[in-house]
Amino acid sequence: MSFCLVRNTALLPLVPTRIQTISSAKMPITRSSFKRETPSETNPGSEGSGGSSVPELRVFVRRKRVKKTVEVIAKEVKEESSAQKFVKLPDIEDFSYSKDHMYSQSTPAKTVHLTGEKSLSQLTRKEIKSVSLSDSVRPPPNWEKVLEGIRKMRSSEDAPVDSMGCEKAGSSLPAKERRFAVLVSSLLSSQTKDQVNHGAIQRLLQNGLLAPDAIDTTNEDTIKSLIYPVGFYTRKASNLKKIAKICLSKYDGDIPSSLEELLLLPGIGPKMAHLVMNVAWNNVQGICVDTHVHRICNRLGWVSRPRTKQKTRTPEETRESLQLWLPKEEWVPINPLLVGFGQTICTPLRPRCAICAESYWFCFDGRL
DNA sequence: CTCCCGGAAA
DNA sequence: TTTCCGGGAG
Repeated sequence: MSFCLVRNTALLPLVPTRIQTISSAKMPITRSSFKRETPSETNPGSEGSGGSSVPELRVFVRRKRVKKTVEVIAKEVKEESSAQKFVKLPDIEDFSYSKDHMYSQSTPAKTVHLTGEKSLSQLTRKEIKSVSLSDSVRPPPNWEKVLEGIRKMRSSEDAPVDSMGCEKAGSSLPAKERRFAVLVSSLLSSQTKDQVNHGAIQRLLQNGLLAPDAIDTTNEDTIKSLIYPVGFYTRKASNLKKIAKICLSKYDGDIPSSLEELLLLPGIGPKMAHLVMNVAWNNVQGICVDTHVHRICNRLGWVSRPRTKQKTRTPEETRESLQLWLPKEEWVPINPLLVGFGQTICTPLRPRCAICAESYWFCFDGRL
C-alpha cells in the first residue's frame, strides 16, 4: 500500500502503481498536485507498520529547464532510461508528512535534499514532467517490536553512552557556548572511549577553554596536554585551533549551522556533522551513524545496498539506507539506543546473543 | 586502504 | 604479547 499527502496534510492511500502526469498550467506543484484516492475498502489502516510500504516519491523533470536538478538526477540513477531520469525526493518541506497523522504506517524517511537551485515546491509545472509514488522501499518486518525489545534490554543495563555521551556537554551553558561545547566534545569523542572524552572536556572547561576565543589564544601544546589521552590528540589539538579560528572569523564565535559548513571543518566528517546538527542545533538533517549503528543495522537486516540484499559497506551507505524507511522521529533516539546496545550486548566481537532478547527471532548475523 | 593513538582485553 | 576499539583524512 502506498500513501500520499494531499491537502490539509491528510495522508491517504494511493492505488498501487502509478505515474501521474502533470500537464499544463504554470502553478508551482503543491500537495494537491497529487491525485487523491479515497481510502479503499480493503481496510488500509489495519496493516501493521511492518507490512506497510514507504512511498518513494519520484519527480520527473524536464531536461532543459532545470539544468542543475537534472544533473543531480542523472548522477543518482544511472540505470534509468535517458528519457526519464528521476531523483528520490527527500524531505522537501511541502511534502513532509504531518507528524501526528499515521506516522507509524507510512514514513517520509527522506533526507537528501534536492541539491539543485530549486526545491520541489519552487518548480513550476512546466518544468516537471510527472510525479509518482512507488512502494519500493519497505520497512523491515517487525522493526518496531525489535526496537521495543532493544529498548527494554537497554533500560536494564547501563552503557557508557548514557552518562558520558557528548550531547551532555555544556548542558548548563548559554546556547552559543553550549553549541561550541557540543562541537568540541564531538571532535574529541571520535576514536575515543566516552569516559576519556568526558575527562578531557572537564579539563578544558576548568581551564576556561571551551570557547573559541580562548582556544584561539592558547598554545597548541597546552591544549594537547589538556585533552590527552583522547585518541589522536595531536591532530585534534591542531584541528581544534583551526576550528576555533574558523568559528571566530566566519561565524562570529558560533559554530556553523548547516551540515555542509560543518563538514568543511577539519576533523568533522559525516558522523559528527549529523550529531552536531541533531544535538547542537536541534535540527535533524540525517541519522548519526557510527560503527555501532552500522554494525547492528546490518545484523538486523535493516539496511542493504541499493536494490540488493547485500550488507552496506560504510556508515554512510547505512545512513542512506536506514533513512529510506525509518520514521523521522526515530532518527535521533536510534543512535544512543543502538550505541548503548552495541557497547554492552551486541558487541562487534563475541556478541552476547544469549542474553539478547531479539537474537533468536530477528538477528541474522549473530544468530545462535 | 592505511595511518593516526592510548588503553583495555584477550 | 597481540588484537581490538573508535572517525577522519589523504
